[in-house]
Amino acid sequence: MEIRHLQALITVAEADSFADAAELLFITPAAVSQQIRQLEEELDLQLFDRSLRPPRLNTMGESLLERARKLVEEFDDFKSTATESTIRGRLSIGSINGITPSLLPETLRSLVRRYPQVRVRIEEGQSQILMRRVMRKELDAAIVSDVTELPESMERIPIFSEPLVVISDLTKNPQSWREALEADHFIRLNRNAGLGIQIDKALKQFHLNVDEAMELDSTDSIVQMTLAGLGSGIVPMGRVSPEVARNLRIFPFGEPQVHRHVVLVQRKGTSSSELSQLLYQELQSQLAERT
Amino acid sequence: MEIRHLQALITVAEADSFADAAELLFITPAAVSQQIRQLEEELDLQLFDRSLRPPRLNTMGESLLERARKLVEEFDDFKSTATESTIRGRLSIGSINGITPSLLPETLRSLVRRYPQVRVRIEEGQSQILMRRVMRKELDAAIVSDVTELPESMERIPIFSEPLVVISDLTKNPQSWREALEADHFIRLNRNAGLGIQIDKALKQFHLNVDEAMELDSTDSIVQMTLAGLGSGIVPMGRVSPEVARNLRIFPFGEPQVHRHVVLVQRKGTSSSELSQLLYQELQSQLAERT
DNA sequence: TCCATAGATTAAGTGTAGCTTAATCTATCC
DNA sequence: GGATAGATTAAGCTACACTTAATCTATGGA
Repeated sequence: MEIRHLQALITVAEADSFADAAELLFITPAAVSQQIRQLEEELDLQLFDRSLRPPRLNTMGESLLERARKLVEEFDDFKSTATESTIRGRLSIGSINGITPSLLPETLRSLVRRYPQVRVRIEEGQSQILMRRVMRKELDAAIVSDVTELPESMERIPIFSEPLVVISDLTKNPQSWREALEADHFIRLNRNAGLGIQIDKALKQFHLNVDEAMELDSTDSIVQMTLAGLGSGIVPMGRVSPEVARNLRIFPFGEPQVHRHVVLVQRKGTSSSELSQLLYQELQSQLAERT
Repeated sequence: MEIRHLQALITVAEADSFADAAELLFITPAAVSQQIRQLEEELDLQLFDRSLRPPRLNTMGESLLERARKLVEEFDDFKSTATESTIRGRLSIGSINGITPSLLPETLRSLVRRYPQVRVRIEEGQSQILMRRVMRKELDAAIVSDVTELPESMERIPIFSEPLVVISDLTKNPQSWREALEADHFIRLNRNAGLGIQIDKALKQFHLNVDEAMELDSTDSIVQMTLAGLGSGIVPMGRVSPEVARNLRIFPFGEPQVHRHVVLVQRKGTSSSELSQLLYQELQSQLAERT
């Protein structure tokens, strides 16, 4: 049994359902169910009345809930105060693979130059996992792609949006984005990357029949594969440099064109929210410079 | 970061060294080092003065230690009181694979018959892992094989000992246990099972040169393999039934003969120690009946 | 009363975290 | 100035947390 189990209990209690709690925690309902079961097994007592369909906390559960809340709160306190007592201003941020090298280095450099007492740690990963870590207070904020629905307790600040494009190599000669996608093999982005999910949805929405030939982890590799003539793909416009663009056929993806939205996500009322505010400003001025 | 990390911190502080803490926690020094490093990384502060050889807690570490202690204590409280508030008398015990089916069913049956309010949960596994779980208060006690050195905070109660024997099949005709082992392939027990380690040590001590042909997880499978003529092995006497014994050559292992000791292990001053006391008594009377 | 649906559970599969092993490094002690 | 004990690091492996997919079970509507 670990803190995570108590957090699950608390979240389920607040969400009034396993499914909703799962969404809040950025895991699947099955995972929540398992965590609660483990908790019940280790304590050897029923916490929920399973005869009701969204299982409801029973008396035992209610009474434990209070104590669990207190414990988790103290635990969180421990983490935050331990950190803040030393270095004033410390920021752990997550960032999805791909945009880190293009966006963050300059931003952080100027942030640190302007506020030398601020220390930053970056962690890369996939949107969903980063979100989970923000929720668990393991990160202060995360730069993620296109979170469809955000729990009440979190907020999102848009950073930038870029259009998605269909790319295919010069040997083919499609007349439209549809044809480019349907007439060739399709090179798709990993289906558990945020952007990969978004593209999936869009494809369904447009009723496209694609022949999935490959599944890759990064947009850059998709560009490379397309260049090599192995199929067509969908990537954010920004990922295609001008030189590369000359060797590809490029169509806007979707009608109207689909965009990926890169946002900064954080918990509401984070104690370090002033800091992520600074980060956000820095990001903005950084982006302004580029255009 | 989870409770486990704070437990590591506390243990290191108490043991005054990573290595000793590792022993107390039943994990390797490397694992302790990693846990502490993770803690330091997540909090982003140094907790130890690494310029000293057994690294010593620095001021920061000292001050956190207090809070960590409090937190872990409350966490443990949560577990134990949550449990005890409902069913008076609950016992979670671990038991090494192999002896569970032979020893526990009868014992627990009569224990429960005598004290119907007592509830028992059994968990199987390897000695080392069970020990770890006892240490982490995830189990009240464990029936394990031959723990060489036990930390100060735990105690051991012998249950029974049985001699180890060398077995080989009837087609061979060795004149001694040495010959039985050295002239044939050797079928060894998994090297991370408690008994496997003990046998290893004994082999070294006797300067035996064996030709390890197989590594198996259970003593029963070793007996089966030997019957099939695939090599010789070392098993506890009790694992060889009379019928099977007729089809094997059996020698006492070692001079003097090596014994495996099965013991009940628990933390000192466990609140449920009265319960494991009951269990122990039951085990004893059970064993008495058998002889 | 029965079916349809939403939501929880379970079993099986997968990936990653956490541990181990082995090699390397570094204080302390003789 | 080695030699040793103990910590760290890297690589490998195992166990576990989470996912996926299938199943089960309350509730709400016809």
